[in-house]
Amino acid sequence: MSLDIFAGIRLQMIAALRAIVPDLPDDIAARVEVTPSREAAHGDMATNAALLAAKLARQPPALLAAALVERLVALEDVAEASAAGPGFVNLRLHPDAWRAVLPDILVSGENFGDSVVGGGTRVNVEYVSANPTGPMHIGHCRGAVVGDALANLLAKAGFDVTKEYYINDAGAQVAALAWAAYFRYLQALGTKITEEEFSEEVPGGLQYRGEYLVGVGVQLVAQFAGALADHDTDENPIIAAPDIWLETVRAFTVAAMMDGVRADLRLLGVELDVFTSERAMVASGAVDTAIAKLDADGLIYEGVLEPPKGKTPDDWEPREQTLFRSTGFGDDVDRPLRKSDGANTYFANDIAYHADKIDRGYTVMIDVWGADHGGYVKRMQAAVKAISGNTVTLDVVLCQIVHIMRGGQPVRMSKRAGTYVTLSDLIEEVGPDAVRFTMLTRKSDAQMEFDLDQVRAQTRENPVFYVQYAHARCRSVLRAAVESLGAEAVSADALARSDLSPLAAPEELALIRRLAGWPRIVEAAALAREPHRIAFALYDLAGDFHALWNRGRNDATLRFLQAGDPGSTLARLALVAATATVIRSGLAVMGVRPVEEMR
RNA sequence: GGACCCGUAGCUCAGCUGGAUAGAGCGUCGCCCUCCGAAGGCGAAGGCCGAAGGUUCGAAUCCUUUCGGGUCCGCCA
Repeated sequence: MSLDIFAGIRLQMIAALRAIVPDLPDDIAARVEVTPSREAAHGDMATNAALLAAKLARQPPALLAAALVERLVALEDVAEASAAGPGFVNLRLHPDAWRAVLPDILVSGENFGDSVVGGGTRVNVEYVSANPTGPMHIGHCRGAVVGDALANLLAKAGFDVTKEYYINDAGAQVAALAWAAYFRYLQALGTKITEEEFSEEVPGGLQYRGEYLVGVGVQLVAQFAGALADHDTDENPIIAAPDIWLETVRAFTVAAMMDGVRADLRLLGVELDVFTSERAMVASGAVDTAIAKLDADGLIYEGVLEPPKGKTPDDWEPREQTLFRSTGFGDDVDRPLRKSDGANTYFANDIAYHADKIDRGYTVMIDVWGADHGGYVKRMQAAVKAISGNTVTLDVVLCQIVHIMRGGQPVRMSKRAGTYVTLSDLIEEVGPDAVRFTMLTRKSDAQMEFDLDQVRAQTRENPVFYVQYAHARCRSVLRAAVESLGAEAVSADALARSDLSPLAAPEELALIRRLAGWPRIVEAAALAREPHRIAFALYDLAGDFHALWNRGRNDATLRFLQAGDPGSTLARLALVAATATVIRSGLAVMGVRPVEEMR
């Protein structure tokens, strides 16, 4: 737990307020904020305390603010306090109070900004969960990065986080996959059956015609030889009865696809803790158990749904189904749990899956989904409320579509035209760090353009470059310092003990204030489940650092290394080292590796 | 027809869960490198926060209505 200077001042602020308004209720105290000032003219930080308490104290806010000011100026860290506007109190701290942040950063290292707001709450973050029916593509990428960064962020904020992947290996999709792989198997055996002839034998027709299953067919032959096929009179391999091969091929192919998914995730630097198989869960009877539990609570009934208004499917027929009373928990209509053939719907399985996560002890669940699942949020939240008796919350983070741009033109996602961009293609082109950083430069629920040209640009408009460049500059200065002063003198511990009073330039203090705000940002981003804020915070931090660096270009006395002035030099090195530390701390959350130098 | 997301500078986007005069990058315009830290730097212009109501000390932020764009809507996952 590192020092959060804003939180510290806030506590003193509340104490001062209580001294003035003794019967201040806790819920009002909880709303007191101490926030960094946007305008330098307003000091370092401001509070809304007087505005909040004014009504209760039966005093005009401005008067209350004036009373607060009197008490606040007495505080050790406060250099100046003033009432302003409708009842704000602005504070300016002693530079020493700000400078004290630097040793804390240097001693804490990348752990600076760690928080305890999570309180060890067990959180399950489920993300990626791509169907194991082919290689990962751009659509999966954003969810993977957002989920992974969110999980890291929550861990940093003091939650006990599990990263989980739900393998959808139970439905019709994987059966279709098995048929497609089986065709490649027959081809590997040398069958004369054409794709079209084969497709006519497949229930629903042949899907997944991509070449990526060719290798699976070969592997099937290597393992099973001709045992999964029949042969006609010409010894030509033909389709055998599905009960001979379907289950075997399905399991084999899903395993192969998951190997591919894991490889892609490894390329992206995503490592999940738990992989849960839908099929295994269904086999365990968990779905029946979950439905029985809802039934016991009177939440299941047989009924007929109205057709959707304005968009009635052609083949609509009123049909009695097994329904879950999700409208009792905030959903718009009740939702079916069984298909007409008696099998469970995907939703039924998903209820059981979330019930399983609840049983495993998670009190907060976060699902990261694609925007196309937006219509699914309410029913799942309803189900979680129902089955947990309102004790567990489900937050859903939706990731909107990513449009890939090249040369100012959208790259069309078409398998047929060969412009289908797989995840591994993308990583090969721009590297995992740029992919991860860029995916976090937008709010996840806003659409995003991923500009391949910009991501590789070595300019300020590319945040990846701009932040990495700031870190590299820091490291470059520190390397030079080691050469002239020796590694011992430039170690984090030594810098933490140095006299920091030479840090007095406005740009230097601005940078320190920026660094001091890092713990607040981590907490707020974690509570809002918005990892993109980390990317923006690092961009702002890098901007402040580059500004300071640029001052040194015009004014040599502001350069970090001052020959003949070891006092200033060490103080500035402490600032540089602290900056690099916070950048690394943020990049670690994003899963991006810091670079030591730009090449 | 309904649900959810988005709408902020010419463009791409932030806006710290309701705070003060709404920010950044790109683009535009004007300055600044013979060298010592320029894969750039400084400054300016640019806004009815889609629109209209409401809630209150205070709204880009919350509520209602409305207009645009996106996603989705029983037996896909």
